[in-house]
Order: sequence, then structure tokens, then C-alpha cells
Amino acid sequence: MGRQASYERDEVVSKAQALFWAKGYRATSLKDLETALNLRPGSIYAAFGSKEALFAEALRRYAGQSRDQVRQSLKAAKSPLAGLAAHVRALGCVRPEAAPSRACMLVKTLLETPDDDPVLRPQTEEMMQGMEAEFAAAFAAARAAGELPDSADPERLARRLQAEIFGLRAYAQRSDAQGKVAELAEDIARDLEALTPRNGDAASV
Amino acid sequence: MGRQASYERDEVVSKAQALFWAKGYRATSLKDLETALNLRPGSIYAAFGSKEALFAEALRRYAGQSRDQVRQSLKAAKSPLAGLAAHVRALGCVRPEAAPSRACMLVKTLLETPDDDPVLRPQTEEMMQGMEAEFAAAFAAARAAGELPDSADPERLARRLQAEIFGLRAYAQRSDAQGKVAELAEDIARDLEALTPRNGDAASV
DNA sequence: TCCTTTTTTGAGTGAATGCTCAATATGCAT
DNA sequence: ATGCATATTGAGCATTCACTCAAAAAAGGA
Repeated sequence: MGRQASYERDEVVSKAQALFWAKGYRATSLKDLETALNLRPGSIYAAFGSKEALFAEALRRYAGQSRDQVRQSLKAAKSPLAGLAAHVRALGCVRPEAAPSRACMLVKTLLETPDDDPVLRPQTEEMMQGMEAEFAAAFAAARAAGELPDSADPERLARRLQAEIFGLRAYAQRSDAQGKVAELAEDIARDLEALTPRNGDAASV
Repeated sequence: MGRQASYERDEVVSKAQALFWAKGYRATSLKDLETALNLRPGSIYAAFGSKEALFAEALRRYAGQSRDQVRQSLKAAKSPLAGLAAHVRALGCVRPEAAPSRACMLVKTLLETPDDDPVLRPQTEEMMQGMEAEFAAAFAAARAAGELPDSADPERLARRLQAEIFGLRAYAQRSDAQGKVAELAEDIARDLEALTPRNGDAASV
């Protein structure tokens, strides 16, 4: 009964995600959204309630996709550490025109959100914790598999990796970073792989 | 001749810097500035021309201070690498209430600026390049002093360090990062120090 | 076909935005 | 003191902001 919506909700959220990711929350106006989503303000508010709620849903979508990408890298790789390294290398190869932004949407949101924001800030930090937990689980698996020494601290390594990825992707936002991002990612990936202790004594390059 | 301004320009820019650093460019309104600077809009526009120009001047001030801090760390340390490590450790110890924001103002600006912004974007990237060059010079000095192998690439190391600092400080913006930031900085600093080749063969911890 | 239910429309809301400018106030040189 | 040059004031400008709501449109069930 009743009229059915003329759009697919997920498609709308996807478009909103792209816009918000590219421009940021504040810089994206409702006019921008109306155009990109091809919806009139009334429809947007009927479906999502507020600009903030639509952003929250878009951000949730983004975080889900990011987490899925990490899991996929891990699944496709021969070992947990190799999977994490592959993930980092993949981030270094994103072509600028392929994504709405080279920077991480979570970081962009974290940095543009007031410390006392009651909605967006907790949500953003929770999603970051989720990603960090994903990394920590991978490091723990690596340790269990003998890829890391028993003394390794998965949570500390996860924190470090997340910070490195934050940095890599913030750096990638520079328009003068074109060729250098892949090198940067390679450096990070190599350091990850170097966490595995050698059989013999150290024999560097 | 003529009336003299009732304020000190540098003091005004300093206050503007604190506000912009904390809230970001877009989120800082002219009302906010009028209050913080204790100036009426006419005075602000007479002195700076536009909100954007005032922000640009505040950002320049910020970048100058950042560069000075690095130089001071380098000068106070026994060696270039030790100086860089000390700088990183200092960043990890910034108390949240001591600064307007835990994140880097340059990164915040980079991430909130449209790719095609004709004013703020080039200025931000140029200042980032300046910092990177500062790091590169330190790494080059380290290599010359035998702290780094001859094969080390100062510019690549500088890029990596800058990305790590970007990441460290973005991570530090999380309100749930309280105690962990110092650990993170310590990890980064140790990796810096580990770039120096040992005399004997490798004998890890 | 008509009725009910839901969606869509888009002009319009009050508030906030960055900014202007004529009027006024103030300091310096004479 | 007087005149000039500059600084300060603050009401108010046009525009944009996120958002609302009554009316119209469209789908399914009877």
C-alpha cells in the first residue's frame, strides 16, 4: 500500500558518500546534495531526517567498505603480515581520479569535527577503533603463525599501522605528491614485512 | 601622521591562529573572530582584507613556528638523527589543553581545502614542502656525519618522516588516544634511531 | 473507479554567512 | 588649537545556509 520511493536508498547514500568524502561535511551544502542525488529537500529530509544523519549513514558505508577491503587483502594473501603489506601497497596505488578523495574520509571527518560534537565525533572514533581492531587481530594472527616474535604487541603495532596509513593518505592529498605516494607506501609495507625475524642472524640488504 | 591602531598586529594574528587552528577555516565565523580578536568587522577588513587573507597570515605564522621548533630540536641535539627523534618525542608529549588542537594545522587545512583552491591550497603545500626540506637537510647532514649509510636517500626519508608525523598528529586528535600517543611517538623515534647501522653485526634487543 | 497511504514537490522560513561603508573618533604635525 | 590622515564603529547589505510544510502526484487495495 502507498506510493513506493522512486530511488534506491543505497544508491542515494553512495552518491552522498562520494560528495561528502570529496568536499567534507561542512563544505557540502544541501544544494550540492539536491543536485547530486537528484532529490528535492523534502525527499531528503523524509528519508534521512537531517544533513548530519545522512552524513552519518554515508560515513558508516565508507567505514564498512574500508573494513571489507582490509579483510579482502588479508584473505587473498599467504600470511597476515603479507596481507597488511598488500593493503598498504594498494593504498599507495589509488589513482587520484578513481576515488572522490585520496585522503581517508574518517580522518577528514575527525579533523573537521569539534572535539565536543555529540554525534559525528563518537561515531568516527568508534569506526577508527574498529579498523584498528581489525589490524590488531591480523597482527595477533601473524604472531600466532610465527610471523612475529612472541614479544610483539599486536595492539601497539595496530596503532602504529593505523597512524602510518593516516599519514600516507593525508600526504597523498597533496597535489604535488603524484609519484611519491607509491614509494611511501612501499617503504611502509617493507617495514611491515621486516617485522618477521630472520632465520639466521640479520643480513641486511 | 594619522591615528595609530589600538592593537598589535602580531597579537591579533596570534589569536586568529589559535582560533583557526582549533576550529578550522570554514567553521570559524567572522563573529567568532570579532569576539576573539575584540575587533569590529571594519577593522578586521581594513587590516587584512578578507577572512581568507587573515587565515593565510595565521597559517604562515603557524608554519614558521613549526619550522623553528624543528630547528631548535636539531640544534639542541647531539646529532641530526637524535634531533629528529627528539622532535618526534616532543610531539608525542603535547598536552591536549596546551595547544588549540593536537592535529597539525597544515594537515587540517590541506584536508578541508578543495583541490582547486587557488590561494590556500598552494600556500599549504608550499609550507609542507618547506618542512619536508627541513627534514631532508637533517637527514643529509646525518648521512654526512656517518649516522646513515651512504645509500640512504634523504628526500625519501624526509617524505616518510613527514607522513609519519602527519599520522601521529591526526591520531592524536582522537579523544580516546590520551596515553597512547606518547607510545606511538616513541615507536617512531626508535625507528628513526634504528636507521644508524651498528658497528658489529645486528644484535637486536 | 475510488480511497488510502505514501512520496514528491518547491516556494518559502528564519538564521547565519562574509563583507561594506558612511559616520565618528582619535592621534600626530604644525 | 587646528587640520589632516588614519582607525574604529556597527547597522545593514546580499547571499547562502539547513530545513519545513501544505499541496499535488502516484502507487496499491477494494
